[in-house]
Amino acid sequence: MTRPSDNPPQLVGWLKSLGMTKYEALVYIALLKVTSATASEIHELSGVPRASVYPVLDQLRDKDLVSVSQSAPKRFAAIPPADAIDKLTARIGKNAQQALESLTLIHRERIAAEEGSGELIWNIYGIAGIRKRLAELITHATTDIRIIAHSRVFSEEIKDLLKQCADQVSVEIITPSWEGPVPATMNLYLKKPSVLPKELEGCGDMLAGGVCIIDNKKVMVIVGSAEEDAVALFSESEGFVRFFMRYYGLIVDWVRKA
Amino acid sequence: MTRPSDNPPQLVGWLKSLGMTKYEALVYIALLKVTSATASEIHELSGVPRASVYPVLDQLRDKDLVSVSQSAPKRFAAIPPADAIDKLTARIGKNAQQALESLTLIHRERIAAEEGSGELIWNIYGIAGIRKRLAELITHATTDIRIIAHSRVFSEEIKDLLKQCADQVSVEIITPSWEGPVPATMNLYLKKPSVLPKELEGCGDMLAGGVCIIDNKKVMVIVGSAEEDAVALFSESEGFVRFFMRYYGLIVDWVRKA
DNA sequence: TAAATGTTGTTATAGCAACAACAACAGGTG
DNA sequence: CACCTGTTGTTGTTGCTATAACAACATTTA
Repeated sequence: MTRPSDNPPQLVGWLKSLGMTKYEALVYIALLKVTSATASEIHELSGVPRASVYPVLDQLRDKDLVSVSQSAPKRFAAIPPADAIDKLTARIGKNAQQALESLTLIHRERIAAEEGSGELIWNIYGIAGIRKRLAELITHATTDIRIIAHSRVFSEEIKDLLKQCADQVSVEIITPSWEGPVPATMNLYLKKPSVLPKELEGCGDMLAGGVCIIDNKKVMVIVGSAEEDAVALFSESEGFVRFFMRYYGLIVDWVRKA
Repeated sequence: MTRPSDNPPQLVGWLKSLGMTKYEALVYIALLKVTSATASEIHELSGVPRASVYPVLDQLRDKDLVSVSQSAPKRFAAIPPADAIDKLTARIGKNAQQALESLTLIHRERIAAEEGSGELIWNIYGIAGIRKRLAELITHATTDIRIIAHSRVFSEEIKDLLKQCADQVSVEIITPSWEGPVPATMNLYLKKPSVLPKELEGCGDMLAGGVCIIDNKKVMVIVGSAEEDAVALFSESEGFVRFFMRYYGLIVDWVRKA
């Protein structure tokens, strides 16, 4: 009739992350394939050991995911998937909300007792994390954004964000190449790193990664160039920011002259 | 400084249902209490064994819930709770959506191959489950709702639902007592079960539970009267429905005469 | 009727994987 | 050396997974 193995292999995993056990998932899936079934039928349909079917059905009934008939032998039926997922996510969502309340309470308590922002330098691993953080930075920028970076850094999402905020904040970008439209309000300089002059030697390698300065307050430096092991540093530390603003100044001066 | 035990005892449980382990939760909570911390500080702050702190921090970093400083020794900081909960729920929500798609696919395949609705009688255990199912039934009613039931069954939620749909569908209710306002469009009969006439003897006990008929198609019978072990039967089976519509008719005839 | 057979639902228990907790050790620093 | 960091490996515990065995009951067969 219905082959038990023609469902996505990850499906059980998905359901597990929603709070079900492997057996609960298998039994529920099996019950969806029929109008109703006895424990033994469920055992055959799901592959779950017959003896394990009973406690699992109890658990599913506790979660209101199956209903039980009055007949003997008992017959079981699954509630529609939409309802089931709703019930599961509702429970998790409730937990999430309560957790959020408690956590923000703890967090606020600390934030209140805090004077200046940290003097630390943070790591961001991987190009994905870098892009994500960069997106956050761009979103929260208030006065100006200045970026020197390899084109690889500019994902579609980041280009979109830059376009959106180019009206409100000053945007200046130096990169080897740029695909797609460029807003008029955005200052874009295209420069190959290979044509850097002698006096800036050593800085060239860095163009493979990049520097991003936000509001003259926050700096993100991309130091790993290869796609696989890209690493970025981020800091709001005064000295750190001052150094890279100086570095940025060097580059941008030369770019403007050329 | 901050006592580690002044957070809700269920908080760890909530976070666990969001896919974190106990240690991950403890470490994250601890990190919220400070700007940043070394592994040893986290160990003291969270109570997690020092050696376990390192792998746990790795996991948290994989989930983008903490950032790592470049300094030696490394320092760790938590991302804001709102962001963290967002990330966790987003991942689960994605799984939920994918699971839903797969499950509905399986379900539809079965529904399509199915002729009539089931001829089975289903159990609902406990007053809470009964009320929930009753609420669903009322919500999906299209033409009429008829209920004989003890007042205990009518929770505030159910009264609200009845009020809301009293305009679109015919609503008729027989119950010993009713608190709160009664919509004009709703037919409400107040009858004590004790004054039932001789010819309906034996039906009296049932008033302690109740009968609910929806659209002349679905019937729910509440057979256990006590709060603790209330049990309801539900069926769309033709014979079952016919029997209880007849039973309902007996009662309602007598009620109208009185 | 009595014995044999099969099914349902329950209980006990062994196996297993992930997590939790601890001990030990190399490297670095004052 | 004494101390701290970061890593590794071992052990204990827990909860899910899996199998076996059993009592209760109905059905079949001699």
